[in-house]
Amino acid sequence: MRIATWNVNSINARLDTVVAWFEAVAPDVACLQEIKCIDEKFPTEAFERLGYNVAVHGQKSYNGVALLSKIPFEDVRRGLPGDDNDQQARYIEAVIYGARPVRIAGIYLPNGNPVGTEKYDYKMAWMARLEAHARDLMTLEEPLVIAGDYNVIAEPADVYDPAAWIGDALYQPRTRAALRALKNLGLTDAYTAADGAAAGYTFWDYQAGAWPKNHGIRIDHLLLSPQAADLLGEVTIHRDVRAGMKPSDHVPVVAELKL
DNA sequence: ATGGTAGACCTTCTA
Repeated sequence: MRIATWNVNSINARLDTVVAWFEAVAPDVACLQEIKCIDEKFPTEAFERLGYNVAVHGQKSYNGVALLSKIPFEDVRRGLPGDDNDQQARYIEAVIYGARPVRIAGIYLPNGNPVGTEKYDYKMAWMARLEAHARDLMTLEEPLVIAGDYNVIAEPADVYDPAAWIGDALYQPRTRAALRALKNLGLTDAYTAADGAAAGYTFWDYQAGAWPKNHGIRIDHLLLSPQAADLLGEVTIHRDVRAGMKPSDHVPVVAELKL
């Protein structure tokens, strides 16, 4: 089973590009972030034609996540638990019922810039809620994948110039510590755990020639429970997508679970 | 040089 995560930066602005990629790569499951539309505006039929079941947690203009799967799923959860007043659509979860059930969560973790504002406070609170929810899910002792745009640079190797990002919400010591706390529940970064994985980025800003200069960062992650990590196969960053027509600023990451 | 681009959308916010 191949599981993809991709921040598409507007599903409707990107539909031709995204559909072409799905036709070529045909992942079994995909988590999409920043769809930037309400549920009713999501192009569900375009993916159903390709054989996907579709669940959407949308929002007008900003954020929004979707879960696509060729294998039927149940128990869909929309929204991250822990704050009934949170209006931002950044979390979707379901259980994929294939050869063996796999729980997949798709996340769009808040950016948090600028540091020192309520936006950074929201990011830290969201990460604390994610850790609390992940702690609950880990007690199930089942294959679990938390995939998405984490908006966190975990290590210096994940950024072209660490010094340039030290004050950024994606690379703050507190931000990195919160990601470490999440991983310390027993979650494994699929990319760094996979055999033969080389250093790679998943995001290049549209501005300042970041792509031609390869000024990238790795912020799109798939974290695996021990039961999922035991099944891990190849992990591929689809870097070439960034060079295509009307690209998202993020590229897809695909991880294989040998079910 | 505090720039640059992209997307949604009421003209500014978010990233």
